[in-house]
Amino acid sequence: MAKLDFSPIADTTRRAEIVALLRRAILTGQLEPGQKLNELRISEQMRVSRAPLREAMRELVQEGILTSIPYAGTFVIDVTAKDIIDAYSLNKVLDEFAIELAWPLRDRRFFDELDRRHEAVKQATRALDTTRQIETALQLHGLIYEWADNSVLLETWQRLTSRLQMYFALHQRARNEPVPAEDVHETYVALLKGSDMRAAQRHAREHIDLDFEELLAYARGLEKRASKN
Amino acid sequence: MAKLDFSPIADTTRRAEIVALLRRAILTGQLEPGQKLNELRISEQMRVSRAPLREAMRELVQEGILTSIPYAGTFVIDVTAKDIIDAYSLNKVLDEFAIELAWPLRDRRFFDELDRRHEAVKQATRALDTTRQIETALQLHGLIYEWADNSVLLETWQRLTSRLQMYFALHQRARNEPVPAEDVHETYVALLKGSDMRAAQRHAREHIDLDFEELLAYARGLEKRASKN
DNA sequence: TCTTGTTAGATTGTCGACAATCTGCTTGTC
DNA sequence: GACAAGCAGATTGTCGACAATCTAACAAGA
Repeated sequence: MAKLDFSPIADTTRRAEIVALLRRAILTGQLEPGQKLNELRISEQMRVSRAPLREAMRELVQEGILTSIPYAGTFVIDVTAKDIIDAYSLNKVLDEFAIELAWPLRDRRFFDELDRRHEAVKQATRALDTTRQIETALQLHGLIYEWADNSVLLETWQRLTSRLQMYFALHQRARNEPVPAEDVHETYVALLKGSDMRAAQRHAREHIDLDFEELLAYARGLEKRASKN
Repeated sequence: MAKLDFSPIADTTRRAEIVALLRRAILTGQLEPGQKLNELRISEQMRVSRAPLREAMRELVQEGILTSIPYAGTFVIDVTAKDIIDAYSLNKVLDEFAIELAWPLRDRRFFDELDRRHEAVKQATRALDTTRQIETALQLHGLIYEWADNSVLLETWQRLTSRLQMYFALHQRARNEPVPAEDVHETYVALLKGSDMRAAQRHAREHIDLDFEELLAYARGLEKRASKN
């Protein structure tokens, strides 16, 4: 018999689909920070009852991108400069740890996947698809976490990555200028293929710091805006 | 007018209470790993409809202590030796980071709170209340996270701490012997009050490693058991 | 004018019933 | 006896309606 590994079939609950839809809307910035989610309106738009919608919203609250106040409503989280600083400083620490764990586990498949994801970023960049560019860049970055073979670490990274994606999307959306065309990931990929772990860890930090400055400036601007209902 | 700062009033939704009840049942080991949660039975026992119960379960799934399979059921997570290793190795990294962040922020209130929580552990130990001992020890440990002033880090720790509490509870429950009476936290507290940050970080690691060995042995035993429905 | 009480409307929280799906048993066929 | 089809019971997923709560506007009184 031919060796075939089937991927698990799709979650066929409404709830799961709603989660995916809402998450996407939030992470791409279609739903703005602080915005209230009206259950009735959303459930009507999605042609779904409120029960699965509410369960989906519960998940996203725990995921950290929604926040809920009993009897008042559920809102997209607000983004402050401090949130971004916090997320990034933690990200640095986790990155260092992930590289350390993944380093001895790198193999052929790792390098192939690294190239594949790198290629995806470049393609999105060429296509000027900023949303997809952010998505693919984070997926490239997440490979070391998937390879680190530490389920709790991976879970933590996935939570963190949600926020990072949201921050980047907001940032991109704010500045209405084309995306930088050069490839900022070239060095990162090269270092992960190399033999100097310390160098890779160091670069991961600095590489992150690059976009961080821009993002932070944007966040400081946000700070001024009043919260909307 | 006298200066009074009121604490926020309690969440009065059934959902929040259910979450608290279920979480407690899981973290104290009343609900065993792998056990299935029957919605109808639980909702009848709690005198509550399934809607808020299901929403509560969604939260705990995202919190990482329940796992859900569509149309099959929701189960308490299984505990494997690897899970415990993963959680602990990440905990070490986070501890080091938290101490680094909290270190310059230590003040009078920090030291007072440190003593208070330390006292709570000692009291629970004297009372031979193992559940409370675990709880208070983790709260003592969590102080550096609360003081680190990094919301994402704190959130991450709280997620991690859920699992740790569960692991410890299972461990305690398995070995039916009295709790060690000596105070293993004395040195930790002293170092956090001192002036050598590196020493504090080092001890945090080793202190953790202490119970870790026991816990791990227990987990390896668990590994053999088949999953129950 | 400021504060307090009231009320109507909108929104969230909860409930009981129904639909979709799974599991294990039974039955029939070879 | 082995195996597939189909049925019955139990359980999860979803729905529509009702109850509890909040918000904002308005009225009454000091």
